[in-house]
Amino acid sequence: MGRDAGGGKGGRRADEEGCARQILEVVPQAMWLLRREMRRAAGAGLSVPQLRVLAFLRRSPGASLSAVAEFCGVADASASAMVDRLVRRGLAAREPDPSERRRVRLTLTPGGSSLFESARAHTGRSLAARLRGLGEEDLAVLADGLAVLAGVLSAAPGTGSEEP
Amino acid sequence: MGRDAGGGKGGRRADEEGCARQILEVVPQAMWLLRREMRRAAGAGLSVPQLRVLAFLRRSPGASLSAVAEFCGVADASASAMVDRLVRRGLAAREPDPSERRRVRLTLTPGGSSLFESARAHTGRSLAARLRGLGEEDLAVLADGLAVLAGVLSAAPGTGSEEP
DNA sequence: TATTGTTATACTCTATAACTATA
DNA sequence: TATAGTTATAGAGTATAACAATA
Repeated sequence: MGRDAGGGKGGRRADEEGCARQILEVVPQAMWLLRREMRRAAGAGLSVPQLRVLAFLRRSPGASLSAVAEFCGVADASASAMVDRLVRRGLAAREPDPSERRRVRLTLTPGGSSLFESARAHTGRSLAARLRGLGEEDLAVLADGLAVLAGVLSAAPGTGSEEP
Repeated sequence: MGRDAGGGKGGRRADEEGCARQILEVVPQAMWLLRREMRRAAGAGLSVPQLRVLAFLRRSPGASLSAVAEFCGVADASASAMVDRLVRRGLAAREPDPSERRRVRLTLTPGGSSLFESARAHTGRSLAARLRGLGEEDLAVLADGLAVLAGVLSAAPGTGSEEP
């Protein structure tokens, strides 16, 4: 019974325009919360993009720079700069790939790995604390909504206004 | 087929931890989409924070700098810099409040107003286009989920780990 | 003195363009 | 030549700290 199209919770039928407006309003706000929590996280001093890079490297050790760039959706040069900061901080390691010497193999250092774990745990905990006020019901609604959003994001990059 | 719309709504019971993880994963991705769309928006060349400031000033003409800072969740100095860029671009106007000369009254210029309109329209349209693939059902799920998220964001700033 | 804003400084994120070193 | 990364440069966002002007 959560919300169910046309009945509860939402009340009015949702339209694309309205959803778009909601996204435009809610997402930046959520982002700011994340950023703030991350900054506070156990003195980690990690930015959201940095956390994402670390997460990616943990999941894909030995990834190339362009893989990072693609995952992050940024230009190679931007990714290079981000990785460089992580390397300088001793959180990531960068070494040439022996079989393809143009490539670099990126990995987390032990320090990077543990910082990532604790930063994510902290952020997760403080988000979870905020969510604690929600009932079982609303929590499910939120989870389902986020799942739909995730689906939209990974779907065809430009079903809409694409000018090639 | 985002998630399973059939039957259990979410299937598994949602827990705070899981939702937190979802937020941490989905929100930055959504943010990057917004940013990209905004950058493309009709040559507007507006950033997401800039759009938010413009939106705020349209809704609250004559607002003070600290009001902008609070709305954006940034330090006064940061807001001052943002506003300054908008003023230099001729999108916003800044004049001292006659009755309280420490304060500034911020407003949109006609140019800022119309740029805001068109940028938001463009971004809204391209988001809506992406959403077009969703069924009535998923759209409602998304809308409700976003509404819950918005509630969480505006709720008690720190039900969790708050160190004043 | 307390409040409102600005300046100064420093970092991160990001883009584009030009360059290096492979292949 | 084409590909993988880096460097150079520029501008936005953000924070903190120091300052100015007004109350």
